[in-house]
Amino acid sequence: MEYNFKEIESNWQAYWAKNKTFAAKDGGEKPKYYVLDMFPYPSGAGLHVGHPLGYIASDIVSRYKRHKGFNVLHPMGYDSFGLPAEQYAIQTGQHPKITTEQNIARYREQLDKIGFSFDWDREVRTSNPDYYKWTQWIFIQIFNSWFNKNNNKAENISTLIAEFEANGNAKVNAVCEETVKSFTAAEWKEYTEKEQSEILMAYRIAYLGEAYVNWCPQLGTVLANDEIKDGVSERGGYPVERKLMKQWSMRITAYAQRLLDGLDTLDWTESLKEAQRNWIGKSEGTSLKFKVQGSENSIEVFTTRPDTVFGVSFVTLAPEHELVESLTTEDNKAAVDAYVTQAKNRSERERQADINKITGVFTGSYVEHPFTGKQVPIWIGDYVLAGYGTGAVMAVPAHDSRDYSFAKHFGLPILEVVAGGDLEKESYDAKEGKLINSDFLNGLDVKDAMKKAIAEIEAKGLGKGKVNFRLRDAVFGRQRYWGEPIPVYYKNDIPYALNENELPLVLPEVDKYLPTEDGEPPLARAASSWKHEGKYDYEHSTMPGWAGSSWYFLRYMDATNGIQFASKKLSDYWQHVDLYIGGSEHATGHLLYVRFWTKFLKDLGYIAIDEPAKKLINQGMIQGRSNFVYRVNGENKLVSNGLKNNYEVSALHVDVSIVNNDILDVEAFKNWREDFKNAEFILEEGKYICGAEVEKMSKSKYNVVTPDDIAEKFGSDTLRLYEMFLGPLEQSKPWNTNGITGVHGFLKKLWRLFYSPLQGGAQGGGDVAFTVSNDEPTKGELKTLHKTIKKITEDIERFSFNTSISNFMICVNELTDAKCNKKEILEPLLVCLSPYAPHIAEELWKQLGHTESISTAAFPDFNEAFLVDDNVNYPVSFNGKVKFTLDLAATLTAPEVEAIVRANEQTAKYLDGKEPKKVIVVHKKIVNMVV
RNA sequence: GCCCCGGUGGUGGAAUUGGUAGACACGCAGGACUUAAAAUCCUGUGUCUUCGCGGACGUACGGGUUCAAGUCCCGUCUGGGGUACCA
Repeated sequence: MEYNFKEIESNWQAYWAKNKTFAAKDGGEKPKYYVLDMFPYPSGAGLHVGHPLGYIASDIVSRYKRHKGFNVLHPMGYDSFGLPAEQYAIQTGQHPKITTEQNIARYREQLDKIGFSFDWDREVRTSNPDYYKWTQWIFIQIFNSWFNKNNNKAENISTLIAEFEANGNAKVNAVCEETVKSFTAAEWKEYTEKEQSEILMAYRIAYLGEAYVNWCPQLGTVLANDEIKDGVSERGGYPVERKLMKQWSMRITAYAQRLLDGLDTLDWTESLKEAQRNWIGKSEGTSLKFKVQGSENSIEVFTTRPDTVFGVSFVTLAPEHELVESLTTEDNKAAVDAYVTQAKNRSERERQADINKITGVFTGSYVEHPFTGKQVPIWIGDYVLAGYGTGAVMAVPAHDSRDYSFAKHFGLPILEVVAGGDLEKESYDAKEGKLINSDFLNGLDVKDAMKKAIAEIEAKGLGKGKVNFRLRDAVFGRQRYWGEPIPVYYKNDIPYALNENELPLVLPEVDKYLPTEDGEPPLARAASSWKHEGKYDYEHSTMPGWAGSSWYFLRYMDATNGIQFASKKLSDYWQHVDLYIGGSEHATGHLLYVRFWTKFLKDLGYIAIDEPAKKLINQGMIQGRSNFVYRVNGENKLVSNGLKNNYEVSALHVDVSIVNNDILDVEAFKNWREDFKNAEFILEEGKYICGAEVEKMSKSKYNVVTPDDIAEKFGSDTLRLYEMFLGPLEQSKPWNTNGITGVHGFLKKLWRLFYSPLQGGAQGGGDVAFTVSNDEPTKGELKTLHKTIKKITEDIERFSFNTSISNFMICVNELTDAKCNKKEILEPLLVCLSPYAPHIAEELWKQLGHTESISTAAFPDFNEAFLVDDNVNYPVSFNGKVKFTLDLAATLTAPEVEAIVRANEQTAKYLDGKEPKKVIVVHKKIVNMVV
């Protein structure tokens, strides 16, 4: 019987589905193990070969852990709210729900074909009301919470209100807006409901606040920082501008320190943890007030270098700084106004592009130096960001490169206060050296000077030691249709959260998926009946893409619970994710938000864990190989790659499916692009050769390769093995199918161990019966098996899947050479292989006479005894260069080995009569002679 | 600029703690079987040198530590990713 993968694979996939082979049990004797993949956004292009890479790896671990006796939770779902379906809806009018459902159906079909061991009874879809009901519920909990700095935890807002009623806010130590005024209990009680609501809003962790946001006019929505790349939107690549808007936001900054500290407890890659640390961006320093001359005002700055305070030669404000207007003198008004207007109109992108362009303007005003009393000019410069620190800096050009450029450009003084640099050439930013020209700091090291400066600043009441984070609060509202409605309504202009029993607030139908004429989000188009209690407007913004994905790992634990997001009993049982696999592009987005929500839910006692995933692996990206044709500019002429330098050309992506080995199928191309039907093709050697480049796989680059063709041609087991065999999981690599025959051949070879009458010496192929013998295995066969068991176990434990496949190949090669068809060897081998190639393993397992799925079998234990060699092959080297090897008994001691080597005749040859200076014998490893 | 991760045959990659560099696979060359093809099997395959035995060189480059370095240290070049006037 031939290896008929098609039949085998579809049979077993049907068997698993029917028998719910991989359903996780919510409890029991076995230890739990939770393996999670980052769930996909179901895009219209379907799964490409990059998607399964991580899923295959996690599936191998899941299946392996089941063999090892774990109760494995391995679920899958869809992050099904998002922009593409909505953009498609805008273009075609098709409801995003329909698009999404179609895409999910396609994904599911593709996933099923690969034979994953998901527990599909736990599937989640973030766009389903029975799921987003709980996303909304969590939002309400966050809305109803404040962050108490005393215990560093979120608490229900009721404890804050109780404190206000008892003592006002004097003793409250909370993360809140800096603008909050102080009030007494009596005053609190006098406030109107609206005033109270506004005060509470300044404390809520989910709050409606006015802030500069990233506005993307083309998408008609605001975006979070992590949704912007290089100053343009990540989706679509549209320009983004800064805009002051009232927006729902999340006070993730309250958790900055805990998010930072938690990283130390996680088994994530260092680069990922670094990315999060940088994103959180903790910097320690001090605030410091500079009194404005001739005014009651003072400018507060934040600095990490209080030691350089005597080197201040000017103060720079961000163009948006609130004091700009009042500080500007009559003489400078025109220049300042012009500068501020210009700075405001400059988009983020321009600001970044002109990063080296130094611009600024003098206000005409001065501050007094807090220690010397000298007058220091106040400048405005857009290198100072309004959103960071206080929006003002004390400029120390001698020891800060940005201040240095600014000072050089405008001819401002550069005062050296730390010895060691060459200020003619550049600023001296290093935190090393002795202080000079600095009064009471003179002679101190930078480190000591910092301490003393802070002490002095605090003593004089000028400021205090302070920690700043780069992390900004996360904007939570999106002016889009296809997202979770924010469960809030407005009554007399006051926002109220819905009651829990009113959830879900279902996404209403709209006539169009565009903003209204007056710029309101699409939800404003909902029927006039879509109002709370029939009269109050609901919030028209929806939640961002990251809302649903910030807690989905919890829903899998209790996916069908109708009364809670997940019962405490089950979240206590499943705890955190033991292995999380996904792309590194989520380093500063999803992975930060999911940690944030996890910590929040823990604070309120809904779950017991502080971190969602202990171990995380980033699978590398599988890149596509794009092909290009070259069009001669201004002509309907396409020139082959080798001749393109003779023309002025522009490159156009061409669908890789009509290109073979970089040779274009010209007829297919003409059909593919109607506009080139009559184009002239300039060929080389009768062929049109395309250019090629490795790029990210994407629909727009026409370089997407789906797993379907591979599965069709070679089977899913081959696809699974091949994706793993390509290289280390974490490494990015371009897709190619060059080696696929190798792994396919391996499976066929394995098959032949069971189906070939090896002893008979018949030709391969043909109709061969299943022949497995019950003979005693030889020592060599046992060694092969146990060596493989050992290596595979080690490989899986360290997620080195490519090497385990090599090890399987070695094993099957050795068994083939030994003509081994013994059950005692092949049976355990199948169990080892089944996580990797489950279909063929199940089939052969059944042929061996088993009636239950191989997934119920225990992983074989390896026996060290079979691995022990009688002999050790000692390489003998001279000055580190191996010259020959000696097979010696393993029982020999190091001195005995040395004696034998010294006496060896080959040794004599290499020593050439000389006495070795030194002989090193590493027991059971190597012998080295120094001559 | 700063941070992180890499650089090994024609190709993908292996070498887990410093101990025989190139496992496994692809590709290529030659051969067997076949009318032929597919499939399968066998042999060879880092570079240079030699008829051959063998010898020399070899893990981006230059140094160093060590009996021994792909692996550790210093410097340089280079590719990829992240991030950026963050005071």
